[in-house]
Amino acid sequence: MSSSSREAILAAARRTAQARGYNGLNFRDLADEVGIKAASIYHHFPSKADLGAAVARRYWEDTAAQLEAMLTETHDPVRCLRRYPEVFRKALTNGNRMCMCSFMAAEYDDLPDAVKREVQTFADVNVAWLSKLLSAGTRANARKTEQRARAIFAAVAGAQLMARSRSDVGLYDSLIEGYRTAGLLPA
Amino acid sequence: MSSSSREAILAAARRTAQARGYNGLNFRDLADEVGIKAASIYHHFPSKADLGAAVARRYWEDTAAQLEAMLTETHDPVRCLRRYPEVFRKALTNGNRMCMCSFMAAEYDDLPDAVKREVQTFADVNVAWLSKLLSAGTRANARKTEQRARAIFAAVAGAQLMARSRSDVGLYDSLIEGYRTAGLLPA
DNA sequence: CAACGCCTATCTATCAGTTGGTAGGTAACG
DNA sequence: CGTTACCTACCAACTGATAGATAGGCGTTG
Repeated sequence: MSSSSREAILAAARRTAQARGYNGLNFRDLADEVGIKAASIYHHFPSKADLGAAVARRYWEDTAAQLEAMLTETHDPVRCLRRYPEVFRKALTNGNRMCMCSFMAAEYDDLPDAVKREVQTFADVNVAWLSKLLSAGTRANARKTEQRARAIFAAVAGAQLMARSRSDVGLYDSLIEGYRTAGLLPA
Repeated sequence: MSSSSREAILAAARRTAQARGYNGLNFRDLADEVGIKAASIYHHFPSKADLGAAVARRYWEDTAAQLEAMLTETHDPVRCLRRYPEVFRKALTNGNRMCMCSFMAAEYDDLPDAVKREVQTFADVNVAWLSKLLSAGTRANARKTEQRARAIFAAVAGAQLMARSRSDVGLYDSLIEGYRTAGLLPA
């Protein structure tokens, strides 16, 4: 089939990148997982940088869709905001993985420019969604709202990172609860 | 001199690990930076895993000393707590680097066990210090105090990670300000 | 004192494994 | 015939690691 291999490569690369980052991606293991030969990947992606950028782009597109779905499903902005940490929780319960773009933020120095751009877009997407929710109903200072949105995004990413280093989803839940108690997230 | 090479290796490895992680460490570049040959590193460290563990251990030891120094310098617990983000800020102003143990938390799956242990100890050291400050004066629930300490640590690490991905210390400052506004950190 | 053995610190040379990437061929399909 | 999708075979660069040599310093012993 025309694009099933391409999609399979993207899916496998995503899984790997969420566990071992951009540097952890390699063509041989990727090809094995998909069931083709390493050289065949070049038929779908001209270079590792292009593959990385495509994977990161698809990642934020999927996340954006997921967030929008959550919004249509849970109309109340506050309830929706409360559910936000669920998105990052999933990666942990899926083999102690983490947000691909958090990993790549760490790998920043080694990232091709095209990948860097997608990683930043992931953050933008999250912050924009959070800002929308935070400003819903109240007409608060736009700058302050975005600051809050960014703080929530960064804090949740940090919680995921710490929980991963202990392979402990319970720690993640406790950290999120701590954010609620402190007032960063709605209780 | 007996240990000057060993110390130079540790220092260079630390700088690299804060920018490119454990996987970003390699014996040739490290040796070049120190001014010796790659094979000579094996005289001081039996393997890369041992080197990594030694670097991470030294890292949390230094951080612990730095935090203790801050405590004797700034007696007031609240003022001291307010200054905590300075520690993570330094890495960003030092060539857009980041906390070595945050990077290694991302690399968790690829880390030798000995390195994993040191990474976790780094978090323990930070949380213990924060807990001490948070409980000073008030006799609050110990569990709640530690939960708050962990939340602060994770949030600050997340802020550093996000700021790094934009090479923007100003963003870090803004995120910390956001944490203060939200009530996670003392204003 | 001098010869000797030994330790420390470093070197050269090399290895096997892995990496991203390339050249060029093959087979199916419309 | 041309396009798509894949293959085999290969390469240069880089990786952690090892073997074995060298040179200087230090203490012991004849």
